[in-house]
Amino acid sequence: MKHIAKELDVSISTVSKALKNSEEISRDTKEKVQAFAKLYNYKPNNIAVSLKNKRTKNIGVIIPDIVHHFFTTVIRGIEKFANTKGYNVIVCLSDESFDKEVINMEMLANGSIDGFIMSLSSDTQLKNDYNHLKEVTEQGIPLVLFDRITNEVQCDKIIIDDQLGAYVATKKLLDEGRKKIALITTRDYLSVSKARTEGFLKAISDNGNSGVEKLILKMPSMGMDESLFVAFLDEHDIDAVLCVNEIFAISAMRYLKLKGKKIPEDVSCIGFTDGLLSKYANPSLTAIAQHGDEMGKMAAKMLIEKIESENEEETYITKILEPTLIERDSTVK
Amino acid sequence: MKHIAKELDVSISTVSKALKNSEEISRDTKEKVQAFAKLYNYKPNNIAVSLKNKRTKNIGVIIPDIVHHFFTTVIRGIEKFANTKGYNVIVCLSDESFDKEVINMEMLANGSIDGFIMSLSSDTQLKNDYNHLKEVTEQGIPLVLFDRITNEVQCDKIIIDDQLGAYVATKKLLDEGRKKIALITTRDYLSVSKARTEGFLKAISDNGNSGVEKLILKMPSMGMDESLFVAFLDEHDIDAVLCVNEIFAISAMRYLKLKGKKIPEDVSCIGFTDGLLSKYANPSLTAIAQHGDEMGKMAAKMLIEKIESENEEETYITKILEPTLIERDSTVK
DNA sequence: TTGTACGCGTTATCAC
DNA sequence: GTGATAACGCGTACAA
Repeated sequence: MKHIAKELDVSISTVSKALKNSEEISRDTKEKVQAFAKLYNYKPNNIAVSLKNKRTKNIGVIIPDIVHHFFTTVIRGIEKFANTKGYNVIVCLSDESFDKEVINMEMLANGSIDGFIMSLSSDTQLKNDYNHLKEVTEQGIPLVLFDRITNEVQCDKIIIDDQLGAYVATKKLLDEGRKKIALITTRDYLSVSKARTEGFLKAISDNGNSGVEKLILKMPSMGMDESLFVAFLDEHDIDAVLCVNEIFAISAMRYLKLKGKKIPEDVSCIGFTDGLLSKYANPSLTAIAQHGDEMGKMAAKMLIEKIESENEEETYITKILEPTLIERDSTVK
Repeated sequence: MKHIAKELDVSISTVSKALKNSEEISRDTKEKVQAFAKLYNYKPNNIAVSLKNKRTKNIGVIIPDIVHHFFTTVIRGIEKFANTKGYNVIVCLSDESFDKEVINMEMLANGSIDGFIMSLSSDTQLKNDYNHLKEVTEQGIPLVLFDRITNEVQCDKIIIDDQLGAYVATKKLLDEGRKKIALITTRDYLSVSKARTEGFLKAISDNGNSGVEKLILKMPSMGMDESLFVAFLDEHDIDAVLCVNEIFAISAMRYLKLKGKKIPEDVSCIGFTDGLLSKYANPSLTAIAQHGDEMGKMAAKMLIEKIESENEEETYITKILEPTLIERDSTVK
């Protein structure tokens, strides 16, 4: 701008106004300025604009892990919606670590972004320490939590109804007449695992006293521990299994097949997170879809509305999306 | 800073210096200022600092698709390395579209980032139009291209040796004594598909005139077109197949099994991109690992070195990583 | 040892 | 219709 002002022998502010098509500038000057701007391929400096308006048009997204189909679809949803509103997405990974989550938040909170969308790391949920989130909200930075959330922090939230998802899946297994149903989950500190376990238990108890046996295996983490798995499946002669993620489900199916079980004839399988693995498994896996795209889009929508709303009303909502059962070949039609 | 200067009745610059532990400030003042800074939880505003230093400490990453294991591992590699150097990662998705790629680049090029890491969209490679990249490099913004690259632009690049990968995989199939080997790929406008096809052909021709039949199916896109697939596999009675991605490989295995073929006894299968699908497929898929993590890390390293190097030497390098054949159960040991 | 003044690139306000 | 000035938050050369 400085350059083109000198070139045309006008003031910088005239240039600024001309570029914004201000009414107060003569058509003649405007045309000249705009021509030069095109010539020099002028683009306003985002940083300077941000400093002025105190708006960065950036959204900070912090997730535990990006090599994970669900989070990936959420990011895509966020990105898609944010872009239509002129926002960029800054992605940081906590890598399931509390410390990294804190560092990343502080890094971004110092003016780099207008708001946060995040899903808690397992480490954070285990520690149960949310001071970094509270600080951010107290600074007035809008925050939307998705999927792995906490009640300790006052902010907008969006989840799928994990309990309902597990309920629907378990009900499907019960309706098939299954009698020895296993749930393979993680320890309860993960909010989603807890809700899914509740849904599982509720479905069975709602089913009345029909002699259904319920077996629960709680894995220490989202990763696979083959030996625990094998021991559990060897000990119990199940006829159905619900897993809280795809990897567990695929692994269970593989080991069951190895033991000579037929799927879905002998054992019926359902997994959470309807990702690529479910679709391309053999047999393809009946799954609870978590609608990551939709969740990301909604989260971005909620956040941007908060960012752009003038009033400081402190009303927070928690949006609950309905999961969907996608029936494939690992259950009986 | 303004606030705490007023509070302590000193000037803003005194505060600034005290916070940076400048020698010229008395210990007394420094302690007072630093105490207040901690109290108010002061953090310098990134935007203002960026404007001053002309350094944002942000890296812009533009990829065609985030719901894709390979890109996801690359991002993880970039993020990991960038964070250790104090950089944030801004992720934008081109969604395989030329227009989105251009829009995103322009958006970020106006001061939001210090450099780009990107992989070309298929649309861009098809159009063969790289003016947006050239403009950016001419502006002096460092650029690192990975995986899907072009020779039209002068910049640092990093790829795996796709030709070698295909060569090694094909050789493995030849060593098993396979005689009717198929390659399932996409059309040649994707730089990687082209290189892989070359490697495939080279391996077979290097093998001498041993009566090996080579069949090539070129799919119109990365997505699945079931009918083309089925027609091809019905027409040719192959005994080995190399696919340029996991989805093709999994789908091929599924259909071959449906036709009563045994894998790997009757047909041997290898796929590119060693992702989750390969690991958890049934049988597990022998794959060419592309080392996305390593590629991301190297790309970030190259970019940050360019960003932080004072001299404007115009030397660009192309780094070529070696792919690795991961043997699993879809080939004969 | 501390404070003043200026600049980073932009825009809004107000004076001319 | 145009231009000067201040301000966003920070760093720093220079003056006091």
